[in-house]
Amino acid sequence: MQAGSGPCLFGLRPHPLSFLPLFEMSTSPVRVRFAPSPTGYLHVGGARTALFNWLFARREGGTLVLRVEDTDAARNTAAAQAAIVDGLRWLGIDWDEGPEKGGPHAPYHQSQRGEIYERYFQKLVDAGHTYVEENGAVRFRSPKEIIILPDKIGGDIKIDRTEEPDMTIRRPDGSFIFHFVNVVDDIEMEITHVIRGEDHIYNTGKHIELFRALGAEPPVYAHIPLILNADGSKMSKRDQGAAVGYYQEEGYLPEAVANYLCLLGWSPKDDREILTVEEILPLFRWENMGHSNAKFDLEKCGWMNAQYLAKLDTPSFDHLAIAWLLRRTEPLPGTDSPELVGALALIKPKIKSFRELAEHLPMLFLDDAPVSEEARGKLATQAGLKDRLTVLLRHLDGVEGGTAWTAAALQAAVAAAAAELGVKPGALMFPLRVLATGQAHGVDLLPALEWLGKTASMRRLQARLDGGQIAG
RNA sequence: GACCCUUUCGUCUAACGGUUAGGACACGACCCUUUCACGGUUGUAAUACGGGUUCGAUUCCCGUAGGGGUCGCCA
Repeated sequence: MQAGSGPCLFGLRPHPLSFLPLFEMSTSPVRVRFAPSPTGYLHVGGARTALFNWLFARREGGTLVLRVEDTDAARNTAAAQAAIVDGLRWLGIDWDEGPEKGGPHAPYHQSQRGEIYERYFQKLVDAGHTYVEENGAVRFRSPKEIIILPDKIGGDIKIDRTEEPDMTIRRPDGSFIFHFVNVVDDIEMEITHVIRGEDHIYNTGKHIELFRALGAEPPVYAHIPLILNADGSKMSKRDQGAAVGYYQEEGYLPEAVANYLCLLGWSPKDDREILTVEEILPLFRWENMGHSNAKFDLEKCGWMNAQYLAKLDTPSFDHLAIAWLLRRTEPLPGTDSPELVGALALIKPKIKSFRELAEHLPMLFLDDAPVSEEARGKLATQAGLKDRLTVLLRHLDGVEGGTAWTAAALQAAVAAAAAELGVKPGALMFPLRVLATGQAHGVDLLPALEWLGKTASMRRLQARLDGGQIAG
């Protein structure tokens, strides 16, 4: 292809899409893998690693393998594996070979690949690369060399193995160690590129020794910088947002989370931030990868989600919102109301994630939701408020019910009340909001009252006014 | 501690060796608005420090400091 430099001579230019490897979708030599160990939840760092592998595989028309590294029988759980698979799927990551999918290199659980490891282990033993400890553990005799790792992201990285002790590759109980099985599987599964976290750089020295001892060419490596907590420490399960499950539960859109994750350690090199995977794909190149760790900013991730939510069309939003509501073990008010869709239309432009439905629905559907501290506090200083609100309610009550009860009519009533009281209409709106919802923040107020209808609105407004919950 | 990687606004990041160092989140102000928001405009805010190389350094080199990673019979 033209490598995108310089203007093209139109007559000589190939078709704009001619560089796409359409016909070699399945014959691309590129094979990458994501290899989680099912000992816990799917970490955002792991999710990003998976995403980058996926992006690279798709961009190259290659193959993504999902391999479950479950050699530590004591720590593996089925629940963890389910959570990881579920999280990947949720993010839109699909694999070509692996669990639930099969493939030419099955099985894809290391716990089921014992025979293969045994075979490779024997090769190592026969070639004299190993020795046995007194307790039965087997170690690999390191050549003790300085290894230069040609990393796609970090450049040439020096790894001094001359002083390192020999690594154990097999425990006394016969089970194999991570380094060994990882390398054997990468050989067996014909992995061409290893894209993983920077925390593996030193392991790579060990791995390269193993590849060489087994007579195999090491893959191309790309070590990506890590994702850190807001305070600069390693993200742990205690940190909010560290697990992909958090975003599923909070009602984030996977596209938004994936987009945000891509921006940690990768950049389109221009000012764009909201990018679909289709837009990211052609720009996913090593030159566009960052070299330093990134701190995770949940606030910005939330902002991005709000952007995606806002772009959703109404049917999609309703569908997803309702799905989220139905997943809850504790139903929210209005969940099975026929008025729900109307409420969702009011709420849609206001929320960052579906989780916030839990704040909006009660104030829309409950007549007696308690008045919040904040709302009460903001009204406390307003003398004579109750009298003014009485006047306001009188005007509102003057509006016809039924189809005449519209936001526009209500606005006129508020204006009339304001005129009578000699105040600006705006001055009445906040107290009215508190009367209607008990909250200081929320959806567009007058449309909300229209949605509620006259009977319910007046009942609620009058009750809160009489209840004396606001402005004593 | 040793070794490796890394360092641009608080955070994520952009800038063929020549820019008033740009964008986004967050924060402040103003505008819009009947309220809460959205949005628009705008403001505060960065090249870690010290040496080189160069006419010229955020950019290349060295050192120092900070940060992160690794140093398992975990993965």
